Amino acid sequence: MFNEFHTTAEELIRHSGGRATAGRIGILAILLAEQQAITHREIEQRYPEALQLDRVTLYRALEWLAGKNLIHKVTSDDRVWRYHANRELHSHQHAHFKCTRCAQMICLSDLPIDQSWPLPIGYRFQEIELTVKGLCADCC
Amino acid sequence: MFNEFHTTAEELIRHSGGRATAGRIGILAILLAEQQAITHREIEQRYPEALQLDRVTLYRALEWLAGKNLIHKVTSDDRVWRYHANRELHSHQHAHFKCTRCAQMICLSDLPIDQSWPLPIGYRFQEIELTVKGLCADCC
DNA sequence: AAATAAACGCAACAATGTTGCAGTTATTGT
DNA sequence: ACAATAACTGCAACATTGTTGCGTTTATTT
Ligand SMILES: [Mn+2]
Ligand SMILES: [Mn+2]
Ligand SMILES: [Zn+2]
Ligand SMILES: [Zn+2]
Repeated sequence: MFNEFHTTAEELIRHSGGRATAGRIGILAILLAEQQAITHREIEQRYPEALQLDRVTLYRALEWLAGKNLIHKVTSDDRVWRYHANRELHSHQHAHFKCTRCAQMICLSDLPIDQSWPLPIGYRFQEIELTVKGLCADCC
Repeated sequence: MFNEFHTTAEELIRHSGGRATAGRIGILAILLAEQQAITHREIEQRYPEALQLDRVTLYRALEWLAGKNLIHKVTSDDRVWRYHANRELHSHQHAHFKCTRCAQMICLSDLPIDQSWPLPIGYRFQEIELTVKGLCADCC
């Protein structure tokens, strides 16, 4: 469980000025190793049983990592947050794809969408949230 | 509580080939009277206390109405479904706006977005879900 | 090694939605 | 108008996801 991702994770966390605890490092390492956005539950399953990690601690660590911009969380129609490591390659604003069959969720390319979406008078734009739904390659 | 919306609601329900129960009619009337998409809780509050309506029945009625395409439900980052009557004027695919301060949610115009979003090889497009976030006129 | 703020683990709670089942009711046919 | 019946309802119990309070532990600094 001590691979390249662990090392990177620890570096990133220390660089963010927070305590480098086993939980945070392990969690971020899991997210760095994953290409999809995964749920709290899925992170729990990937986390080695030997080292135990309370679910509340996991929730709090994810919140902390998101606050430090090391990960981002994605909303979904199944009422479950999914988390994904922030990579250089995708900007803050990007679309996501969700498979309607297996629920896998991946990040798509940056949003080529005009930031000034036509809103009613008096409304102020902040951000766009876009999810494309369909079938993934496995489920097609 | 017997206004124009009630009459319309009952007609729509009968036309859909389901039982015209007090609950369904009342619920649809509430949604027809509303311009925003509102939550289960908000519908409950608007429903006259005198006529009582169980929360489970409300959930089931909403599911039924959505299945009959008389209303649509919208996902949100607060893990709460919001419901809105289907009007002729907006197509099946349209964007929504959600105020990040008061959580009000309105329907925006039809999606001028290319239905063929660039997906990885082997992926199949089904639909797009787009929410613009910002401040509504009241909260600006 | 000691001091200390930060993080953790546990238990209890909250919010939203679902399921099973017995009882009720809207509709249909007579 | 009345009876038959499938559709609908109400209740209780449950499931899932996430949050809060608080006493204990730990990573970091001195
Ligand atoms: Mn992403
Ligand atoms: Mn809408
Ligand atoms: Zn899939
Ligand atoms: Zn607002």
